[in-house]
Amino acid sequence: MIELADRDQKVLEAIVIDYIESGEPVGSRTIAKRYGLNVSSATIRNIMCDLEDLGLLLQPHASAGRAPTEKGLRLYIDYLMRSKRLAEEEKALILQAYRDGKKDIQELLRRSSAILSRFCRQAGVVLWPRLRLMRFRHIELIKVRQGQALAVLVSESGLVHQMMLDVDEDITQDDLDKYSRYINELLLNVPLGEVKERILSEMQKEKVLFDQLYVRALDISRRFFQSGLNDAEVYIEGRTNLLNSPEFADVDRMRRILEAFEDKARIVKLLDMALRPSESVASTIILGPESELDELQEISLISSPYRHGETAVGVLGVIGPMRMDYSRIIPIVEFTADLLSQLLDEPDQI
Amino acid sequence: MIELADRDQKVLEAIVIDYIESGEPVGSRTIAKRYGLNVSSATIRNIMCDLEDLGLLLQPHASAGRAPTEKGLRLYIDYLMRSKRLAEEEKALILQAYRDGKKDIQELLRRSSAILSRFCRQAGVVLWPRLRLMRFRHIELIKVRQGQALAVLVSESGLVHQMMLDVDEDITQDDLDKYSRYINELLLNVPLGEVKERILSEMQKEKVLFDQLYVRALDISRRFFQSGLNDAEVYIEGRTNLLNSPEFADVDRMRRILEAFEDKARIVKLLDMALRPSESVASTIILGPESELDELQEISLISSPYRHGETAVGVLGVIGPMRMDYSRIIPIVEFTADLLSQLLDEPDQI
DNA sequence: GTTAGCACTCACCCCAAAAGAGTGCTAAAG
DNA sequence: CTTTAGCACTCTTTTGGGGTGAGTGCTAAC
Repeated sequence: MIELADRDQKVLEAIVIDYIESGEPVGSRTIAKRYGLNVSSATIRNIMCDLEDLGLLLQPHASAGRAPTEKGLRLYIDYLMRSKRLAEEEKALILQAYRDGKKDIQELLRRSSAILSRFCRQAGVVLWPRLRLMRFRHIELIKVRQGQALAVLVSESGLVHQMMLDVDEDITQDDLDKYSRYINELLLNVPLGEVKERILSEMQKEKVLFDQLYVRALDISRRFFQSGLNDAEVYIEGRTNLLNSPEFADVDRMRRILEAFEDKARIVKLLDMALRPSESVASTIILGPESELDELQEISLISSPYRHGETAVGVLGVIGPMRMDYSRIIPIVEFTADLLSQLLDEPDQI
Repeated sequence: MIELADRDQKVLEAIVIDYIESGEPVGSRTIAKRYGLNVSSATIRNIMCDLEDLGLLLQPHASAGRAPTEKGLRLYIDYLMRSKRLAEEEKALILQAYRDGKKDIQELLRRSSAILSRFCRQAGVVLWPRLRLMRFRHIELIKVRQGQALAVLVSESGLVHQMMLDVDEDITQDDLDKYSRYINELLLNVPLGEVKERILSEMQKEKVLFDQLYVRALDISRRFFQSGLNDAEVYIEGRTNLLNSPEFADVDRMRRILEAFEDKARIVKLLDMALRPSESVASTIILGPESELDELQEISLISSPYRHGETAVGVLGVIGPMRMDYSRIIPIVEFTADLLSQLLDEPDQI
């Protein structure tokens, strides 16, 4: 990374802080006056010029102040920023928001997203737990009509997932009950990611090979687990908070952003990027251009993985303009991720 | 309703049609030239003046043309408009959109909403079927942890509904299995709206009164059905289509509208209004001010109930600006409602 | 009852001028 | 060699006025 003289760092920091607050390019006088550096504006100007040469600042036009570039923001976030401590009252408020209301997992996830959006005043996002990281708890096969059955899967943590399956015309509910009893026993507590192999290996066994019931049961569940575990759901609440940022006051830009949100697959992709490297890290920040998704150039994600047991199973966070109050939002996101993790494990402790 | 002379009707109709197309107040010359009424613009002006006195038209400012008021639109919709027939190719396209993809009900509902938004170029909305109008099919009780169980309800049509329940600490999964077996037998095919009474009457019975198992099972299910059936879910797709309407080009107005969408409860309320009178009617149109919801003043809903069996169980539609091409959208909404009804009953016919 | 004609009203566009913010450069001071 | 004051310059934003065009209301004639 770029090495900066102490004073240059201070200037960059001041510019970023001011820019985050005001949303407008910052002039040299402002910095000189307000950030106690004890140098004249002319000196600041010289430094600014250097920082611009390094690609950390940008001048929208010749007679404007400077705004940080993505690179400048990145440097600030990685090396200069000090996260604020989250106020105890704020913690209490968040806790309270979790306490009242229903407790099933889906609702918990949605509520997390609402909480994030409310406390950070941006859009809150929560990616469903990766099903493949959860453990099998129960499957129920219900005949809905001739040739079609509904499969309802419940994970050990209480997550419900459903899917319609084509089955043979002559299968009865009784058959399905037998199938599910067998499967439930076979797969209890198996991580859903390993279910497929378990089924395949079971299919090799003697006792199975010649028993219609086993064969059919395994076939159905194989089809279920083949296609059922892929779709990732994501909850997005508080999109309209984005409308409050002056940088999106322009209708056209606004539309582009909101359209990006309509297509959840894109947001999933973004959150996926955040989940991957995060096993060990408390939070990941992706600035627009880093995402390499054209439609998300102008926004940024602050995210944190949440765990079930020991493993990070999903990710939640906040989406907003690149200009966000990172030092305030990061602790909120991390705290929320921690809370959600606890709630998944032992909801009564909260 | 107001009685209008034949020619006056024609003028009103022309104004509405032109306004719907252009989005701008219409002048007298335009009407005289383009709509073959064979009178001069001065005559049109006189008529316009009369219509304005009746509260059917409105002049945004002294030197502008006239736009229809809500009252004018209403009159047009109720008495003057002739719905276009839906082109066969368009029908085929909609059908196709239903054909490919998954088939579970939730997905079907969401897809309906997406289809509506795509073909009408507005926001598509689908209200979940009223659970109380569906029939009981299956319930599964799954112990998730000490003192808490997940109840998963499946309706006869394959709709899945879940809820977390507090249960006694000492209850085992075995107990829960017994409970659900009993409940499943008791309630099979009972309309969910009548389940509560059924449970209460069952509780009176001799054989039940003195059997812990029955008592506990009924107690659990009573609690489930008490609070579980109320929440109405709604799918809204294609909100960003609203951004294309020039009437929402203003950022502030836009924000207000989108904020109204964030709070789903409000949309549910709106759709509920449309569901009530609709048993016999093919479609209901609610213009903004008629909704009496402050935040929805500027938008309007075109909706149609969908059925399961004989009863209207839910409602779907399109939300857009008051200025919509009603004659085109109404048939699309009705067609989609019909299709969804068929899909709920016998998906293979499609 | 209908129409032509005319004066009048606004909204909108365009342009020029003024104001303001902030820079880069230079020369002098430390 | 670094820092600073001073100044000319650049570019955006705001303001205001004149011109244009769409559309009306009213009146008088048909």
